[in-house]
Amino acid sequence: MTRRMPTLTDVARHAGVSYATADRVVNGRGGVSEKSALRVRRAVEDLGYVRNVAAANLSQRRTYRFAVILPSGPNAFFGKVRDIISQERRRLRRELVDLRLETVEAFDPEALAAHLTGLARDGLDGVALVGSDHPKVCEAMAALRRDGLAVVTLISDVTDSFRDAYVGIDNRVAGCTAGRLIGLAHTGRAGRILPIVGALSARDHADRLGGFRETLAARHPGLTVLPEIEGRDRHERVEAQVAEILAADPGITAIYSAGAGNSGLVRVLEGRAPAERPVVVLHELVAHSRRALEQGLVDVVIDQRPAEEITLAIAHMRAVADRMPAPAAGPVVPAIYVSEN
Amino acid sequence: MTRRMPTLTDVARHAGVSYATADRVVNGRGGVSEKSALRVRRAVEDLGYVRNVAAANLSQRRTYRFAVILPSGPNAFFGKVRDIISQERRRLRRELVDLRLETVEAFDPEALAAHLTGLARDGLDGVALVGSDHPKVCEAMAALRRDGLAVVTLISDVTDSFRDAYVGIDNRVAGCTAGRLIGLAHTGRAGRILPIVGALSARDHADRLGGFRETLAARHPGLTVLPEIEGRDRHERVEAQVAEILAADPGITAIYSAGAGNSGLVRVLEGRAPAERPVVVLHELVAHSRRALEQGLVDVVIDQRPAEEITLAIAHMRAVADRMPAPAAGPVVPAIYVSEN
DNA sequence: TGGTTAATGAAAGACGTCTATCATAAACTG
DNA sequence: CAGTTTATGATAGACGTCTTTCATTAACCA
Repeated sequence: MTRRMPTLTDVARHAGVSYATADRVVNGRGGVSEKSALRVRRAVEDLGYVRNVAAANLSQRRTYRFAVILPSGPNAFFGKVRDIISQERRRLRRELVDLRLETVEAFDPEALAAHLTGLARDGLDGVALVGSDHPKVCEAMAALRRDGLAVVTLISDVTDSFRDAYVGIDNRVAGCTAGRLIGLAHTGRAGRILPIVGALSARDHADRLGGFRETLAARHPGLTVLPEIEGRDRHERVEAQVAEILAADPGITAIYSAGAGNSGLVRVLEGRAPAERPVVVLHELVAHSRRALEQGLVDVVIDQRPAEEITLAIAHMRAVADRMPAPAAGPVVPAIYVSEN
Repeated sequence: MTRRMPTLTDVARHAGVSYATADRVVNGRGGVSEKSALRVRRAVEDLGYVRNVAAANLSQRRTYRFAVILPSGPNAFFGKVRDIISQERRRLRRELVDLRLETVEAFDPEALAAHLTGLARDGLDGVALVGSDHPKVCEAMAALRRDGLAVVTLISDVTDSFRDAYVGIDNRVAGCTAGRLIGLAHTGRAGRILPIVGALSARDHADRLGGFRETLAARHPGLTVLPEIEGRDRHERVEAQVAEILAADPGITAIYSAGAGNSGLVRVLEGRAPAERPVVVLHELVAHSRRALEQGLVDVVIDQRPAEEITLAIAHMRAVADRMPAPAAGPVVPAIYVSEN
């Protein structure tokens, strides 16, 4: 019934070589004639051999050493990610995963690149970082991969060829979703919509805004989308700009915030009567956005579920370290929260 | 730096007993004096010993044998689940998981109970099934657990004490979310809303409808929620009833379908002009609901992501089989799809 | 032909757990 | 006190992989 999985000994026998030779081939140790190597590879194919990672790890008492690099600063979302990581540490340790958390200045690709280059490589197996399309960062990532490290982009992606996997939501689609929800809230009426981003130079923000605009233009031609605000993810800056624009343009019926710094936005909303509050959609469920949701200041929160992202990022780095195919799971699907969580 | 995890040998030494005795204690083989057992348990505590599951499985060449029991019939959602399972089979095998798929008549708790009781117990380690609160089913589940099997409810839950874990969305909250979205679509206008379920006797459907009604009553008092239709998840039945009601009551502005059989609903909608189509929210992304979404016949689909549920169910059954704490992940968060996926 | 190099085989020990067996010691029974 | 339980210790082998060492054989060059 449950037939035994083939072992490397089976492969060796089937190829007509010794265990040692088969081992040399599958672990690329060299010193094997092309003829033997070929026979071993064919035997692997024929038997459908996959190495038993558990046994391999056991034999070497292996531990996986991964680093996660996050932007520093008071950003509530990344604070939450940091919390998640420190909570997971224990559980991870018994799965042989040793996770290191490091930080670099936010919105500073040069610093990130420098950090990557200077990474203590002491036995590190993989790195997860918030992607940036800056050429220096890409080059640093490529260098890491050449050294055999797994490189996973988190939350914001880069060009495919520089990383092993991207773990995060499809930001364009998330923007589209926000657009549709705001469109839905305007069923049978017109409106003026204000978009907010942190910085258009951040790919995730730009993608969201792009999807948002596109959807509204295509499916809700009756709605006007105003030029976006760049809030640099700073709440005081967001607050000031939103307050100003809302005062100047009382006809605004909806706000979509694709970036962070939303506590500033919430403060502006707090000052307004419930009836004349615009429909608000924003990203990331953190302490203050959850409160705003419960108080009815905000209508929808699109959350990218950082806990799952961390888990997935680790799974990907592990797959690379194990020389195994990537885990099946596709892109992360964001959760949509309304006041009932 | 990365200090070694304590092994059972360490525990034995720390407790001042032999390896054999320590092993007898942690694996409950009996024949150990209470005094020694106590010392071993204390040593386990002190050192924070957790057995190395990989090594244990290796030593026994263990494979996990699980069964998933699904309702039979043409229901598109469960068809999708079946597809997912057969696709995952290969990947699972190399993780030592042998998954068996079985079916029983839908909406027939007696048949389910009988099936559970008659399950070939040959080395089965766990069972996942769509929960039912029927007393006979509960009794059968309890019997399985007494025999040491892991029992996981899928999609629809039962009373806590009869299962090891529930894997699925919080159906009440999903209903609330549907309510909020439909509420959002009525910003600034009144409306009449038609709810559809498969059967109120199915706990998941009842929960969804409850959350839905509650949210609309609490937060959108201006909207009228009509009495629900019971469609028994049969598309021809849903089609007939919806067509009839829509003809009799042209003032219906929204439909929430908490159950299956939605291809019937879609057929009714196809016959209507886009402008006078009600707002539609329904559950489960399958071939026909995806098409309806793309064609603009439906506004929102709430999907419980069956692929992730299967993965999680397996993780839970495995944790029980391994005598390990349950995986961290909380309840499954549904994905909300609009026409852009 | 002797000497070097390259390719291969054989085998042992480690990783941590489980199972099994056998020997010893201690605690009971009558 | 002999005889039986009961508790404990010691140890060996298996699981599949990795690493390492040593011996053997074949192929090459000068």
